[in-house]
Amino acid sequence: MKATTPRKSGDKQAREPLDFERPLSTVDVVIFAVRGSALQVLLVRRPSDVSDPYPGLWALPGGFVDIARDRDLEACALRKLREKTGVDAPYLEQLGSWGDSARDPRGWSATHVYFSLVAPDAVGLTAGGNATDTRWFTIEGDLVEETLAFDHASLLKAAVSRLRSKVEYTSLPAFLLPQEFTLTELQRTYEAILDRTLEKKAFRTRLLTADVLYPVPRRKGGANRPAQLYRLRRRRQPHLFARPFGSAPGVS
Amino acid sequence: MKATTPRKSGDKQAREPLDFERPLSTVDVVIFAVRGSALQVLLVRRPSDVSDPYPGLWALPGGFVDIARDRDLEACALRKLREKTGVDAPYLEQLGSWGDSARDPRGWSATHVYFSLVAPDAVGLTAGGNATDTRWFTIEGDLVEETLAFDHASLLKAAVSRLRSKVEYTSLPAFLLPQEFTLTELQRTYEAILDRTLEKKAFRTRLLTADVLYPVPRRKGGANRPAQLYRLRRRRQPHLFARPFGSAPGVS
DNA sequence: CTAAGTAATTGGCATAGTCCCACTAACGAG
DNA sequence: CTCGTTAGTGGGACTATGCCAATTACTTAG
Repeated sequence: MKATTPRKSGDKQAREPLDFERPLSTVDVVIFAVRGSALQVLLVRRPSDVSDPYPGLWALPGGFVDIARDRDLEACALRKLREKTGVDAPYLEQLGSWGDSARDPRGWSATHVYFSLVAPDAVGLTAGGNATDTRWFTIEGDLVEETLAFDHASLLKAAVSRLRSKVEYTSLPAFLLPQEFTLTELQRTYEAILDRTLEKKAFRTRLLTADVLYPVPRRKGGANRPAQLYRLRRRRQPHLFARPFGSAPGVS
Repeated sequence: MKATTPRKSGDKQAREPLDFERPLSTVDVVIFAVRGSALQVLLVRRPSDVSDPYPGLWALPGGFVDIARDRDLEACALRKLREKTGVDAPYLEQLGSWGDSARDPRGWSATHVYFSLVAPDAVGLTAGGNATDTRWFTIEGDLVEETLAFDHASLLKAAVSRLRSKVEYTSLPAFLLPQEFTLTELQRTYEAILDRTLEKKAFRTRLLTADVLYPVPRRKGGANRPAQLYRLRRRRQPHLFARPFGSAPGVS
């Protein structure tokens, strides 16, 4: 069953490094989107083959590092992201790594976890995965309704926590929207992630004085006053605000 | 030379997971201390044996994950920390992981990087490493004067950057001091890490209203007015301030 | 054509933490 | 006692925010 050759020596001093039995190395990706004012995460169903661990359960998209194909860990994460969503250049950030002897029944394993933000209109759930084994789940609290495979519930929890804390002082939510959006749409996105309301005036002045957006000539019409459309100035990395939302001097 | 059995199949659909050749898995630890108003990092010299990569160069303390001894990644990091410094319960936090095909000449490798803050009085450079192959180096900018092995210069750079950014809005520097310290000593520690001065008044009111410290009866005497000594209230995890230092409304 | 309805956007004021700077307090040395 | 030094406090100016209300720009019902 073992793919590695277990010939670790017990000699502590003159141990040859390559004698160590190697842990399994995987990459998992937590893919977030906001759809209909709800924060959602993309999950895939594990094969029902009983020879696989956690057959039929939902899990984060991921898999083994393929040292022949993946130049580095991030490339591996991007590959898995593209395989599932077809998205090419999303926001992608490393969350951390988790490794221990018990998380995978196949042996000591370490997973490198990334999290990604995608705009809902950019995602086409791809060919390979038919609709029944790849699905969006709404985040409730910091979990989803389903029981997840492996330790993915805690990975998800960590990802939600990191997302929420970064949203407090960055422009991250803009990566969850299409290229052009209104300030109100952006605010609703913040609110969907943070699960609380923000002050309209403070939100607007903050975003507009930070010089992260620029207005486009068109406006978004509807049954009422049309809203100014904006675009992100640099759509690669988020802007860091000097202080988090809702931490005014006037607030104890 | 290979410890793993390279029998990866080229078949993309029915690939057996355990057929993947496994990357090397290591853990590295960036150990920080402030000594004499300078931020320093602990490095070890690699063996001069030419069969090892980067012989004789300085590197971050670290090594292969030992799946027989290490319950999880953090335990592995703690083990390496204890082996080098004798410190038992320091501040330890994961920084992230780096993995690619080129960073280690022995093959595709991934390292899990932790960073740790230790109080200088708690450290005794231990037995195993004699003074010539374990040493503190002063951080200059975000590097040290020496050329480091592997990609450790960029790992160090990332660690310094993370430390600096967290110091802006947490009580982390308190973990670099002995149990009892004065507010001025704490402020000097902040300043040593950030490499800039902070406002005395703002610093004091911030720390004291945050309820992270408590005064101890003794005071620290000297040739001038004695200073109040304080201790950390919870010495396990740092306090998060509502906003970073130096981001007053009165500052554009 | 007008009034009502709705969402976008702006105005105005009190608040409270920071910055800046100066002042007072406590101690040893000479 | 005076001087030098460090600890610690006082007070005013500044400004992003919270809060609330007013104004603007539309569509649609009547």
